[in-house]
Order: sequence, then structure tokens, then C-alpha cells
Amino acid sequence: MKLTRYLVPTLKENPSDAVVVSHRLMIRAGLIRKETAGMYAYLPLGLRALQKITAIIREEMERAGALEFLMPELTGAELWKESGRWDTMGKEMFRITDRNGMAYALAPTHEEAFTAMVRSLISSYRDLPLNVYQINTKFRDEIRPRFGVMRSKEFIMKDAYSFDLDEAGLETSYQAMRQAYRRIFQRAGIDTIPVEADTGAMGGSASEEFMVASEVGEEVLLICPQCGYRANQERAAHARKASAGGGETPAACAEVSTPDVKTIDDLVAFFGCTADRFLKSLVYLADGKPVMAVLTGDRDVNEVKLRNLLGAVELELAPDSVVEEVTKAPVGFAGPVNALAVRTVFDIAVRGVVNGITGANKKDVHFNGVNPGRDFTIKEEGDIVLAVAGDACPACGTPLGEKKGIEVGHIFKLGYKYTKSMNVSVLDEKGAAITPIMGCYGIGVNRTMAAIIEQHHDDKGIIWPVSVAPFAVHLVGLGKSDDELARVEEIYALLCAAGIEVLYDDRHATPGFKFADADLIGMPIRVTVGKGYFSGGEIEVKRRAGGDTVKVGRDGLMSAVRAIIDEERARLNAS
RNA sequence: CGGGAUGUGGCGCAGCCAGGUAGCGCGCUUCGUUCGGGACGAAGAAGCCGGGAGUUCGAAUCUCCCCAUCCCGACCA
Repeated sequence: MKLTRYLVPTLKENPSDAVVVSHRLMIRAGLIRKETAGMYAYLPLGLRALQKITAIIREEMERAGALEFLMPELTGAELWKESGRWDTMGKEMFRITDRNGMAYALAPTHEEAFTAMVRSLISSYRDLPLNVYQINTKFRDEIRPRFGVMRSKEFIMKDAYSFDLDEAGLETSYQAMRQAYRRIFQRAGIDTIPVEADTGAMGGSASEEFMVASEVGEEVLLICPQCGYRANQERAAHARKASAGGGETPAACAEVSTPDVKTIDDLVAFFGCTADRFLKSLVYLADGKPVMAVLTGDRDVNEVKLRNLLGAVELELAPDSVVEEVTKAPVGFAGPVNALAVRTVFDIAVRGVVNGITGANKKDVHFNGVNPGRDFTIKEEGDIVLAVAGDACPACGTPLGEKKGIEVGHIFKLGYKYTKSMNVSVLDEKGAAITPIMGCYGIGVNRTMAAIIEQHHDDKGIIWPVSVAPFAVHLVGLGKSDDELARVEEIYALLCAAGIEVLYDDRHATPGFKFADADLIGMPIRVTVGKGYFSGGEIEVKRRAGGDTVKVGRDGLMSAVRAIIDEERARLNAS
């Protein structure tokens, strides 16, 4: 491809609205342009990179035995009502109505669509296992799109769904996809950290996310340096230490006047004891209904865990007015003693507290000497606290470390959630109906591209791994006379004839200008044909990553280029 | 939805406080000289100053309303 016939609108300056490197470089290198908030257009060069990524995904999906489909983006409301998600997907789902009043969703995901499709296509155990996928656009009405292509309202996802006869089959499918994901990310040149994840609104059991460690990541990962335990903070557990007051003799429960002492910090100062002795009681609205969560004062609530425990769809901290109504007291004096008329859940650490302190549901009053079981009853309990760095690893007890990550892939075992709610069944050998079990596997394609750039760049620009580079070779022609231009043209023809993807900078510009652009857009190999060639027959072959340079004659060019490509590919395919 | 910031040629910005002919850098066009690390000179093209209303003889500038974008938070497969 000749640059004079192509369109690569590079920018010298950083766009004012881009904050993260990948976003800045994608715009500066002419890969994408913003259409409007949360919506990006891919320019020819960016699209090429995107297509390289999807090509890898297709190859690995095929290797894993998945079959490619293309599903509609407009999905009928009926479909969503069948699974029950028309009501539970919430505001994230774009909904539209046609001229006849028919309701649709712009697909935010395709579990329903694929489940219904597969239901109509299979009828026998012989049809299973089955793994179907597509690479298609997803629409989500994100509250706050940000970081360019990293979180946008419209994005490309590879989503796959497996259908198996039983759990053993699902395990096989799941492991096959897990393997495929590892290969995909490795081939794309990114290091991912698989972590345990929450299964969230999708339901199901086992779940892993593929994270790319990055300062701009939106997810917090907790990682054990000792045993390798890794989990999304939303999901992470931690080994509990002994509860406060252990070994003490339970004292009598007594009211203490605590004027204006409301926060845990105030209480610590007032009572002169550690934060874990307090039973912090928070009022939430779970699907609009008030509930109380009780945990020790040294901890924060993990709202994902709490929501899962409650079985709620929407969970938010209740406004002060609700707290006052529920506790009959100002905010800051809530507590589980004298049980309130709302559902109350306890963190598992509460049970062990001896002689705790908690709000009395009365203005300016706390209870001292509170003991679970005697002064209040624990009916519902679970792990509802947020694990943080420094907590003990649930597996081995070593203090957990923390990293930020970008989620590029997510796999999980869905179980029977959709096959049951949507009545999918096949006949087994004996003619009895059985319900298949599902798995679900997603990769954010655009986000993967951004993650690649986050991991592969320097202060001059992008450094594409060969596997996803829009072009393998960036040919810089520095000829001036007609004769020289013809000689560069000949090299270009040579590379093209050898089947190498080459971007030829045939513009009339100074060498420095061309080199700067070459560095910015970051093709893996730069071939320079300039004075060295016109006078001495030497062509410069430079690797973008690392910058090592070799000089070769015209006859040695192809093998030099091939050697680099082979070596880089081998590195990406290793291990 | 709360908090903060910003909207001025394609891009990056100044001008606004103290109202009076809309400016700079990059990019773009033409010509010439250069040309292996973002060259130089000359001559050009290009802007309802985010939108609306108001104050004023006069508004990019002051006032009010609205819109958009970005960041933080809440939220989120």
C-alpha cells in the first residue's frame, strides 16, 4: 500500500480529550476518530489492526471447535421476557420501539438470542456438544463511557456459548475455551492474568476473567504472591482474623450516651478501642426495599457480594431519609439490637464479636457490651466485606497484593439458567428429555486492541506485535531523482511480490518527518531505502521493538525481513 | 445523577478579568531552496468565537438559560 494512496491522518500533538496512552496513540496514529461520546469510527489502518485480532480469534475458535454465526442486533422483547431479563437488565440496555409498537433491545449480549436459536436447531443428544460464537457489535448504555475505546457504548465482542449434556461436558468445553483464550491473548502479544471473577447478573458458577495489568485498568485485582490465588476484588475472599473481644466474658448490654458520635472514626476516639469492635450497620435499598447490612467497623461492604447474597438486581445505599425512617433515628445510630422491621444480613465476622458496640436506633445513643445471639439473632449471614490488599490470602494466608487491570476476556459456566428458563431440551439415548448445560465466553475486541497498545508502546508511538500489526513492513523511500524513485519502487514491488504486507511511504517529505510517522504508527519492521542504497547498494532493516538494525543488499532483503517476522512470530507462539 | 473543568479555522491553544477591525503554533494550497530524524523563505485559503436570550451605540469578552465534551465519584458481564 502506498501512503500517498492511503489515509493515515497522524497528529503531532496529543488530542485534548484523551487521557490514557492507548487512546492518545490510537488517535495520533490515525487508527480511530471519535464520532461522539463513547462512539468511535475505525479508520483504514485501525480497522486493519482490528481485523488482525479477529482473525486470530477466528482461528482459535475454529481450533476449539466453535462454529461462527452472525446474530441480529435488534432482539425482540419477547426473547428477553422469556429469560426474565427484560425487567432485570436495567437501564444499561438500549430499548427501542418500531412503528407498530413492537419493543426491541439493541443487543447488549446474546445469551437469549443464541439460546433460542440453538433451541430451534438441536433435538438430539447427538447434536451436543455444541459451541457457537459470533464477532459482532454490542450496545450498552454506559453511564460514563471513557478512555476512548476502552469503555464505549458500542463495541465489538466475540461471544461464544457452549451447550453440553452434563457438567463433565461443560467442564471440557470450558477448559477448551480457557485454552483458546490463553492462545488468543498470547498470539496477540498481551500478557493476561486470569482471575476468579464474580458471576454477576449472568448467573452461574465458575468464572474467570482475563485481565491485562494496567494503571488505567478499571478493575482491582487481589493477587497472592505466595500461592498464586488471584481474584477480582468484587469476588475476592480473605482469611478472617479473630474477632474483637475474643476470650472476654460477655458483659451486660448497656446504653451509652454518645452525643454527635456518628462515624466509626468518632466511635474509635470516643470509646478508645479498635474499629473491629463496632458493628457497623448500613441501610441499603435492594430493588427498592430497605435492607440492613451489619459488619465490623474496620471493613467496607462489597456490594457485589451483598447483592448476590440478597439475590437483588439493583442495590444502592439508602438515602438519609430512608435510614431515618427505618431506624427511627438520625443517620449514624443504626444497629441490629432491637431488631428492626427490615431484612438484615450479617457478615460472617459479626458472629464472633464479644462485647461489641453498636448503634441503638436512637439519637445520640449506642449500646456497649453487645453480644450476638444474646442481644440479637443472626438469621442470614455471609461474606459481604470487600477484601483489600494486605488481607490474608484465603488459600494460604499470605498478605494479598493489589493490581489494577483491564478486563479483556471473561469465561464462565452459566449452568442451566437459560436452558431452563427458555426450555431447551434434547432427547437422550433412551428418548428422555434432558436439559443442556451452558457456558459463555466473551472477548472485548476493541478493548483488546487498546490493551495491546497499552502494553506495546514507547514515547515515540505504537510498537505493534507482528501478529496484529496492520502491515508487517513500513518501507521508507528517500529517493529524490526519478531514477532513485524508480529504484525504491522496485524494492516495493519486490516486497509485495513476496506476499509481505508493506506500507510504502512514497510521500514527498523529509526523512525526519517520515521516520517520526513510522515510529508513531509502529509497524514491526522499517525498511529504509535511501542514499546508502543509491550509492552503495545497502538497505537498512530496522526492528521497531528494540531498534536493532541490519544493513543488507537487495538480494538479502527478503531473508532479513522474513527472519525478523519468523522470530517475532515464534516468540508470540512460544510456551 | 452529584462535584470539577473546558467549548475560539482540521488539530493544539492565546485573547475574556478592565467590551471597540479575531490572533499564534501545527496542518493545508502554490512557488523556490532544502531533504537520513518532525527543514526554510515567500505568497495564500480557511473561523454564524458551542447555541439561545439579554445588557450595550457596540459582545468571543458582561448577565441568564440551554447544549456538548472531558476528568473525579456513584454506577457497570
